[in-house]
Amino acid sequence: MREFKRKSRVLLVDDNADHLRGIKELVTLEGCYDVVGTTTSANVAINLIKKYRPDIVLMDINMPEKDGLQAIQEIEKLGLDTRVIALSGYDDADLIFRAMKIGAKGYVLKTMASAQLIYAIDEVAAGKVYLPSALSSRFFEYFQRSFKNEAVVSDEENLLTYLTSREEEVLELLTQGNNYKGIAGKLFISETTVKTHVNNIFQKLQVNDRTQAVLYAINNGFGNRKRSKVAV
Amino acid sequence: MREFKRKSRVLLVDDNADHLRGIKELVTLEGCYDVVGTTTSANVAINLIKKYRPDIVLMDINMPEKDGLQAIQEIEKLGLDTRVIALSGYDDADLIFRAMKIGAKGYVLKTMASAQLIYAIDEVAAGKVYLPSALSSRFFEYFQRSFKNEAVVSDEENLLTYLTSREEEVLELLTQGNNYKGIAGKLFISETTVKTHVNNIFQKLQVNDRTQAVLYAINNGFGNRKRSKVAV
DNA sequence: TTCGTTCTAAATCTTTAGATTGATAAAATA
DNA sequence: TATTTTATCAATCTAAAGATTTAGAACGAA
Repeated sequence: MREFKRKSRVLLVDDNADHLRGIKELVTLEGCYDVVGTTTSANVAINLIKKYRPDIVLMDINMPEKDGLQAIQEIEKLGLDTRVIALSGYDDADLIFRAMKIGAKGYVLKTMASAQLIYAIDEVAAGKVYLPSALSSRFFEYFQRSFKNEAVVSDEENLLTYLTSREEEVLELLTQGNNYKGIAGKLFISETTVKTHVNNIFQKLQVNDRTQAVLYAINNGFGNRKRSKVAV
Repeated sequence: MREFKRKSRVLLVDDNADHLRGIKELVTLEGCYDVVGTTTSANVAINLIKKYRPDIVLMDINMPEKDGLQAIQEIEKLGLDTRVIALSGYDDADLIFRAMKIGAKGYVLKTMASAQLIYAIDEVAAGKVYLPSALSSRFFEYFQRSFKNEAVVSDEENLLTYLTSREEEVLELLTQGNNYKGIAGKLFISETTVKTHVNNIFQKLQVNDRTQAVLYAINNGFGNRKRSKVAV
């Protein structure tokens, strides 16, 4: 499949010049890539990217001077079609998670076989996001751990379950920043009725004012359950 | 490697009885699994899990009566060592994301080759989290998209950047549900000073009351930036 | 020194929020 | 049928929130 496509244009970034040469040799030998540049500096890399618009950037993220993750973030902000693969010496779950979060399209360890790197480039060049199976597993462990606290909260202890549907409507509007008058207008009921509902909500959620009610709602999976938390 | 380990005990759940038989045959023929039970009902499945404590559960998540995702969530809440693999007919990114979020250790399409399913069981039984490469790619696209809005928000448009450090302290206490008196006590300043700060915060955030201020803070990356949003 | 910012504070005032009590009617449930 | 829950509304009252103005002290920058 690969031989039918135009050559992917690749930029290599690694603060270790020796390693940089090694990668260049490896990628060049493969034959189906144009290495448009190599650099040991993240800052230079960003300028090169603006100039040459490579398809793929292999970015070492364990660099002393400038953080590779930060560089990736800046590249993503440019809004180009350039896709970045993070190169790292560590399979640390937190590093992997952060890299993928900020938009890296792949994450490959330096210790992995060169065939693995080439495969990653191919996959990412084809528009996919690629994580080797071993790293993918680490990522998901981290990912699931970050949701576990939330799951505990959403137990039967959730006071929101005691609210009537009307009270939920009122709380929904409260969490949008409405005052009594606003809620009354939107629900076509009187302001005093709204006050009654709000007071009942306070009782059920065991809070003293609307701010606390809104905070409780947000922290306990209110808001169409469309919003969740991930520790980052 | 597989032949050195004890047989993994597997429970199969699928509302389609025919498909259930097919999977059972497939898994049984493999020889290194004990199928401890099969059922077409998610509710029955949960009871079976409590009784037999299987190592692996293959759970169809596209069932009419009870939602498979909900079943997985309930299983996770049991806190057992049972690891659930989601079986689905759809490679919908949202479905994959939700399944992994609630704790599924794998996600396999029914249309995939049987070898793929066996491989997934092996990986998950070995303690890993496994997503086939194609689904992993979809997951990450969804995952990264969910973080993109956040990145846009955290630009220079964030009104929070205009707050002084003292105002940030006050806002922080506001987002914890404190009233004027509480904030005054905690910052060792008078209540009127707090009011001044709060009023200045309102001006800068362009809101009218504390609830709106708190909502703005939460939705724009306040709170040590330890909390992020993922659309689920 | 002068200027701007920030933090502090008070006084005054209006508006909103919240507590409490009591009441009616429909709807669900026992 | 009797009872409970829910939704609606009113009146009253206190407490809290918020708007506005004014101003002193500290600090750093021009």
